[in-house]
Amino acid sequence: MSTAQHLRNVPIFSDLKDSDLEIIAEKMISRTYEKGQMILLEESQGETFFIITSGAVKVTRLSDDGREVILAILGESDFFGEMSLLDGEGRSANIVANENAEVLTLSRSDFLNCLETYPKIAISLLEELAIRLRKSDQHIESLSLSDSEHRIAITVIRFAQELGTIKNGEVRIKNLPFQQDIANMAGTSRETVSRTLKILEDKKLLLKDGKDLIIYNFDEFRQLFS
Amino acid sequence: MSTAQHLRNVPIFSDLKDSDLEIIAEKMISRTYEKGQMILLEESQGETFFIITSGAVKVTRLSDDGREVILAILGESDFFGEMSLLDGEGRSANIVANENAEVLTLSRSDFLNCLETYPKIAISLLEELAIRLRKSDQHIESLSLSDSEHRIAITVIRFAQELGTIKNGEVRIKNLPFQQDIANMAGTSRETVSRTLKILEDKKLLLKDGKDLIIYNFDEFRQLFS
DNA sequence: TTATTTTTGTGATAACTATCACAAACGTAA
DNA sequence: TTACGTTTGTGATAGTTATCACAAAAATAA
Repeated sequence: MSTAQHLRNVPIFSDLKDSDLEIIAEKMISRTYEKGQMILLEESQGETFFIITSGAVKVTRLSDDGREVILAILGESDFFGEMSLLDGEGRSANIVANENAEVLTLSRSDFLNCLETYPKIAISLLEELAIRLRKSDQHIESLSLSDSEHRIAITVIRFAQELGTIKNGEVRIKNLPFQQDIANMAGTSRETVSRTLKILEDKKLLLKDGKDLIIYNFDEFRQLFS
Repeated sequence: MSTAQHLRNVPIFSDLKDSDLEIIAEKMISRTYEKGQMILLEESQGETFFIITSGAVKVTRLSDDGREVILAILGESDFFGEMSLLDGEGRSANIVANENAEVLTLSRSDFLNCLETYPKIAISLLEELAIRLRKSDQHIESLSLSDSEHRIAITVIRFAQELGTIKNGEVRIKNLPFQQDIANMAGTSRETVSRTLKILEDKKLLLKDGKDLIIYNFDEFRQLFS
């Protein structure tokens, strides 16, 4: 796929004309990262905007004692790096390639120019940030008042929405992340994730199939936990 | 103070010329709410943008069984209501007047017009949303990996930053919110807040002075807990 | 294949904190 | 002032979940 074609799939660019997409595409540089490789470090200055064209990355924060909190897992045609470009603060999170990943990058000045030149991008970006803020709020709510079973179930729902494929009411999450990653998103321990997934399986709400996870009735499941 | 003068204090409008401010000001309607009054309900459609000119409001989510999670407490010249205007989803949170409050409102169409007419507003708004997202991320981190003492301390730091006044290194939070509200932000119980504040007082880190709370050495305090 | 590393499953235990219950302190209105 | 409602302080208890410690299973490398 050409760079411009990749851009067409990214929500914030989807309103643009082909000719404009190509102008932007020319300014972008493609990079690849191997699984586990650090893409961005928390302390560094934010000078680049990234769009994922393949693979997946995780957005994390690290505590002093090395524990990791996963804020999100992003996949194809998601983007990141815009926050520190916008508010001028340093990075607020680390980005690590969760699988081999390919990204397109745009420099700070080109990104800001885009916003000025195409107000539609700014408005689309506002929409996207509003959606992310909404998700954050839900995440905060879930961490604040749910027990670990609910938090884990809600994390599974997030994965289903981002990585899952639906087939008549049944969602399959291909390549479910490791229990440790689920724990770091749900704010619980790896062992509790293991135990809880088994409980949910016993309750016939889901099924582990190798590296995949199947939710029999997604609507019911969602209603049960959110 | 005139409506336009209020707007000048709001970050997202501060770049505009006086003449533009007045055009916007004319479209705004002033409203007042009494302490405890509900300003916005979670289920309702979002059709209005609000700016606080005096008083304070709390942004909350309610669980089925009635427990409240406080996402933020907003004060003078903060704004809210933009999220559902932007992404078209329904309200994601309730807004309740935490003290008697006075607000300016702008209708959905006037707000969106503003964004189109003054791209600078859109960019300022992007900055503001980026800042909020950053705070949410910190909130999530704190809920995920801190014990209740840390979560409560971090909540106190948030209040200090939003409501506090500094005098040579010492921060005074006038009118500290109720323990129940602190608990609902920190994701813990009211009793634990009571006990923990006493522990922090015993450690000579802070002092309760009537309805105020004083942090002796804010830098040290912050370093200790974040 | 076998060996090695990574990931998962599961019991036992300890630590933390929510909850309940009630008294004390405080604020406010009559 | 008194009286009443609200907010705070504090003990006792129970429930949840983190942590530790391994074993089993799975994935990956040699």
